[in-house]
Amino acid sequence: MSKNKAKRTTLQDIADVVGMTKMTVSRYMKNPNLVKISSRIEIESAISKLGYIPNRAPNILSKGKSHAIGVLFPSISNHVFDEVLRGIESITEPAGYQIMIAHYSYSKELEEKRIGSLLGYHVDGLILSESVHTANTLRMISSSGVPVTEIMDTCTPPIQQAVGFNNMQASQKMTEKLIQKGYKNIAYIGAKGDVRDILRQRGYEAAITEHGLKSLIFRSPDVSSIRLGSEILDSILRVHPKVDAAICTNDDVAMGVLLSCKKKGILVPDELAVTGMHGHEMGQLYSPKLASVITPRFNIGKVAAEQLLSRIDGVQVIDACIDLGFEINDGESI
Amino acid sequence: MSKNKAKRTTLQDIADVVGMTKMTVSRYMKNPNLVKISSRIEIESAISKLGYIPNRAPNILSKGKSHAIGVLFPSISNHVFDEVLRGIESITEPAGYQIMIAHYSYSKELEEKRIGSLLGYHVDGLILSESVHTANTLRMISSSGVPVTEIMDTCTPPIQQAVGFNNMQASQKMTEKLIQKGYKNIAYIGAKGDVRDILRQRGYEAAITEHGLKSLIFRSPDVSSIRLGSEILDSILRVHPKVDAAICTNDDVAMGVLLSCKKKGILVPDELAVTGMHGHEMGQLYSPKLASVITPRFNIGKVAAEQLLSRIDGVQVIDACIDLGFEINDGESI
DNA sequence: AATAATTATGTTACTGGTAACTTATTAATG
DNA sequence: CATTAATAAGTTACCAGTAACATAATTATT
Repeated sequence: MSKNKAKRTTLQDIADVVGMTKMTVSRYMKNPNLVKISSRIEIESAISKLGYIPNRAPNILSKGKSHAIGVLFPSISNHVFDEVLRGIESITEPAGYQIMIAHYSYSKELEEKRIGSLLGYHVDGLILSESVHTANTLRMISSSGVPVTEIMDTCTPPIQQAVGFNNMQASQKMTEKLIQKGYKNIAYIGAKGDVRDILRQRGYEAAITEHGLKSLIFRSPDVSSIRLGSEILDSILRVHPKVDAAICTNDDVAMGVLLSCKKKGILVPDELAVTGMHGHEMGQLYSPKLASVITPRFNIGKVAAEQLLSRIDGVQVIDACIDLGFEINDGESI
Repeated sequence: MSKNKAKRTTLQDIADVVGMTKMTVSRYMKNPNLVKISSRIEIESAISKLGYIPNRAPNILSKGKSHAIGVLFPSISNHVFDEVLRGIESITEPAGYQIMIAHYSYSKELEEKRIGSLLGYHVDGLILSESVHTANTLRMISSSGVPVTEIMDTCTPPIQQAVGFNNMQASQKMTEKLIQKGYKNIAYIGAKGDVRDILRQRGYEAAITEHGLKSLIFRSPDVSSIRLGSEILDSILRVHPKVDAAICTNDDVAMGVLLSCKKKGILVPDELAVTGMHGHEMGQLYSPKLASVITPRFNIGKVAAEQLLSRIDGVQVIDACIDLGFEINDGESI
């Protein structure tokens, strides 16, 4: 009953058992065809007896390559990123890359910390969900020489490359749609979050200003959630009882507003129009179906990963900014 | 304009600049007080000039410790795990441990692959969300000697330690509550997923059998989602038009059922009672408020991480099974 | 059978941080 | 001032793979 101080099986341990050098065993691991069939069988059985787990550390140390990609999300509770991750993995999985997910609660400082940590593990590339970073983050990225792809937005000039859609334009189009439909007192509801929220607000403002309307902006210091949306409606109606439409920064907030409307007996869209962003399942199945900007989330992840992997392989950046577009779904809430 | 072939700054590079050995620089990194003040200043300025990123690989190689914890979730789109992750991080973050999240789409084989990969990076501990694993997974865990904590359920004997609640009991209690309220044709709705779903079904069956009722079980081969819940209700009503209550494996499915009821004009709970599991925001804000089992998700993550870290530090397992309980919230849907 | 070609295996060196030890320098004490 | 104590910095070795090269064993070819 020895303490489990027994260190992990190494190639040398296997080599000792079969009376070869670890180099032969190493070859067997990479490509069994490089080893004589009789040796192959011996090595095989030794491995299954000792239970070898490949150790990536030596290679990371000597080659500086980990075959891992760092993926940073602001929050894993934001449903937007499920699909993005699936898109990323549709590429990295068959390519044999391991994904390291980290999240930073919408804090640039935490993002910096996470990136530092991931670089310490020698990730071969980074996918970031943000387009604004600390000076130190930029320095680390540049000095590490690691390829970086920023996802979600295409408005800000990227560090190296960005894949996403135009958040400002999406919001502007949605606002214009409401204006065309005759809404006059359109509010924008933002939350604590990322630059994208601010960009969406700008799009809203651009449309509002262009049509000579008055902008009504409500921003919460809290992270977006259904609860936030349901709670903020009260204060909006208190300040501006005449509001007839609410453009929400995302579907969570919009759903909160919808639920709150139902409780208060406010008719949607007759008394209040509501719009969201991203086209999540919940809003699409709710009645009235939530008007939302349908975004190419899976594709954003897929294209970002494709680009990143090809750059890891040394291909130069061709399109610094890849815009995958968006689509507006009217639903029944406007 | 040299190619970015320039390899990363090492402690030796810094040492060369300031004319010391890398050992002194290493000491400075760990504890600047071990270095003379004048040297400290030189090193500091050299670092800020060269931009050093600590490299974890040498330590992982020589000490076999990475200061990283592997966390496996079946799916990152399952909202249950947001809170669990927050709980985990509330402990690992201040302790200076990096989290590596991986997910396996409810596949035991993918779980095995992910665990192998994480062990290749020498994670110091693992948090698993499942209680059934492949034989190879168990072998890898045992031969790696890494501490493992399984979370969410306490019904199955753990590999080493489990932290969670009793899924079977939770579902049984909920079913009994419905029986007490007079429901007679209670259906169970399951989805593709984990053992926990099966355990919940067993709890349901236990209660149903005990009270001499007939069990009506509907299982989908698809992963649980709001859409699944909204689609499955049709087929249930077709087969069993007299169903008066639906116990759903989780809140997503339950929400789908609720939305579908609304569209069909089925009154909840008068014509159909609906229950979920976990007490998510959405169901709690919906009207009628969804009856659900409120589970200690944050605490599960917190306690699991506490236990794991103390075991990494060599403390022996005291409670192999830590049951954190649950609470039933009646809501307005039963 | 002798030589060339192929296949199989061994040797050496390297990666970068740090524990453990030794040596050098400075400060403290009788 | 000499000796001891404390502080600062240097030396060496190690971790586990594998690239690059060297050597040995086997097979093919003339």
